Amino acid sequence: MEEKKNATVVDVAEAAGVSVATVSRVVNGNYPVRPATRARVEEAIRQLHYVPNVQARELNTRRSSAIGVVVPGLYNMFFAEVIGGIEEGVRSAGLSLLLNCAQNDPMQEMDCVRQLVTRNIAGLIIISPNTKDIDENFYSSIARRLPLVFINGYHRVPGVSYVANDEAGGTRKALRHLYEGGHRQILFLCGEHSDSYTVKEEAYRAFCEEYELTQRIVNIGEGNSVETVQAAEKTMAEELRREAPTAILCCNDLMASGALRAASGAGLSVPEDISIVGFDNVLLSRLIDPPLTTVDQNMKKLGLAAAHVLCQSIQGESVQDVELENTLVLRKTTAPL
Amino acid sequence: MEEKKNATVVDVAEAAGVSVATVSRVVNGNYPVRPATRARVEEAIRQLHYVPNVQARELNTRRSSAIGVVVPGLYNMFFAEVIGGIEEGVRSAGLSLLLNCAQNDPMQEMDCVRQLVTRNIAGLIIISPNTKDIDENFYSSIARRLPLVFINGYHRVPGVSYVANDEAGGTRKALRHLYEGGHRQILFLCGEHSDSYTVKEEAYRAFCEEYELTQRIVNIGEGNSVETVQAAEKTMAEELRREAPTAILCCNDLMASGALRAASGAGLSVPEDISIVGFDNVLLSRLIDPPLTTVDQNMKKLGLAAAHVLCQSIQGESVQDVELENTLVLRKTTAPL
DNA sequence: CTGTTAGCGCATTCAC
DNA sequence: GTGAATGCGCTAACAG
Repeated sequence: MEEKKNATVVDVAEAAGVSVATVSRVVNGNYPVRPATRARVEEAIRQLHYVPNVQARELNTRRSSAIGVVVPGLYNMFFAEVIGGIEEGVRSAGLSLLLNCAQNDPMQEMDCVRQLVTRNIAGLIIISPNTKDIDENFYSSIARRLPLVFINGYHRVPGVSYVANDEAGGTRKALRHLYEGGHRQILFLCGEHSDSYTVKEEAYRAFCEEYELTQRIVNIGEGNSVETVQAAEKTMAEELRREAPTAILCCNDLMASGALRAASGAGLSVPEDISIVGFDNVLLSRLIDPPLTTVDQNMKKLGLAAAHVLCQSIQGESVQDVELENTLVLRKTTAPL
Repeated sequence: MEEKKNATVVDVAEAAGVSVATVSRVVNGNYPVRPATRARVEEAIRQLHYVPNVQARELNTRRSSAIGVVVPGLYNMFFAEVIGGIEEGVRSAGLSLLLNCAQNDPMQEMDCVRQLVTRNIAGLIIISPNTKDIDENFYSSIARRLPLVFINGYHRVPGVSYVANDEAGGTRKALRHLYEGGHRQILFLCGEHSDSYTVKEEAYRAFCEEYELTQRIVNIGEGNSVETVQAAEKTMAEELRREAPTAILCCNDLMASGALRAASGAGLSVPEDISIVGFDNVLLSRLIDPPLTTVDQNMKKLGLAAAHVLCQSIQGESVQDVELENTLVLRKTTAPL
């Protein structure tokens, strides 16, 4: 690999017969420059394939044009779709996106954040932060350094902005739908290491108490990995053998897909024998058979909103938290008893 | 937001009563420092919450610790899974990952690359580059500036490293499987704007000529978007109405999923009336009904390999292209005639 | 082992 | 409008 040293402002200045200051001015277009000289500089830039050095510029201006995004993993399309929204919003604002995957591990989540902060990013978005398993002060100290946005995060941390779905509300909608269909034995299927599960679980408990239903909560462990569907299927197969409920509410569509398979495996037909509701409304939910009744989580909107809030916050503007409504998407996995 | 000016080496040096050089040395651990002074410096770092400024360091060393990844989009899990592999490989090497989505658009693909190059990245990975629609010289001029790796790219560009599946081989395996099952009317379902489709199409044409089969190629347009499944379903519905083949080979699992739905919609049962083969082996392919026979594309391996090749290349080591074998995963959507 | 110093490439005063 | 000079925070010689 040949060491083609990149051209600098100095080279351009020499080639154009002007000073470095002038080059800087035409590059940034923030000060008046005589058209003739501007043309000369632009020509020199083209000749030399000059590309401004971001590190130097950012060192000088003490700004950064990159933001960080930390995500538990990419095996659940939920995250991919949210990232898609963030990327779109952020790139159109001229910022770049540094992506880190925490592999569903709170410790790695912290590592990712630290690595990102070291990179001197302008702001940070955490998708489904695992604040339960992370030291209280960790995120608040981060938020003191730079704008921080949580997507679907529930543990309130001072200085952090929140962009979220009303997941508790979504949970209630799903439960009410089942309840109105006559279901009284509703199993709640969740995973570990995500505040989202906790929020939904609390909504489930509250609903059960209000309507005097027996609570039955099953945890499959990791809820966003490659093995999630299998794990959900295996766990639910055992549960169904023990005693089948009339309905299952799942914390995401991956789990729901597993539950669906477990039901088929147990000889139960969906929705005749048992109803199943998912959460997220990822592409998958439309494609499995029967298509899944699920709670839509506005992934794209979530990403765009988070990008918007972060950009505002970076520009020093005051921002407001945003809460989107979850809507129940009725498909073919639920029916009245 | 309060302007807490970050501590610098100078601050740390003062606090610890040493020189900036010493601070730099304990931070980087590349020169011997007396334990006692090291302790003092580390204490000062902790007190001041000192975090080294990456821009300054990279400006000075003329290195960069970020790499870029350009991907057509995130709606096809293929890309998400490849990115997962890259992220893992790259982060363990201490590098950060800048992600850009080209929205399945060659022009945006070029824009993304330009934006990334401006950021002075250490290297660049392009997943499924759209070299057909991009100026010949574009990528070769990029490759002159920095290490460039194509994942599943087929247009040879000097200076670029290649990490790819043998997709032509995979296509042949799939076709042979169908042929041996007695299929003679095999429809080829592809999309546009991806060299991957072209490679597979050529393999299909060659196979058909060799075995004297009638060629039937259907293009659904965009093959990696949210609407891909629908588009495939719609297009195939029309095709099936016209004349049903005995088998369909699809360029990815999304299309295959759409084809499957079209078949059901047309009253054809799979695999009894018609066989369908996908490509990629994304999670989805296992979850739809019936589970899809497909060609595995080693997404995780692909990502890890690309990260490895890029890291080597960045360190100035010579690298070799890698080609992984596609394997046919037999599930329930194919059967002998 | 440790301190002093000279840039890295650029934006920005301040003169002219 | 334009040029000269300064410093952003850090690393890497070079001296001691």
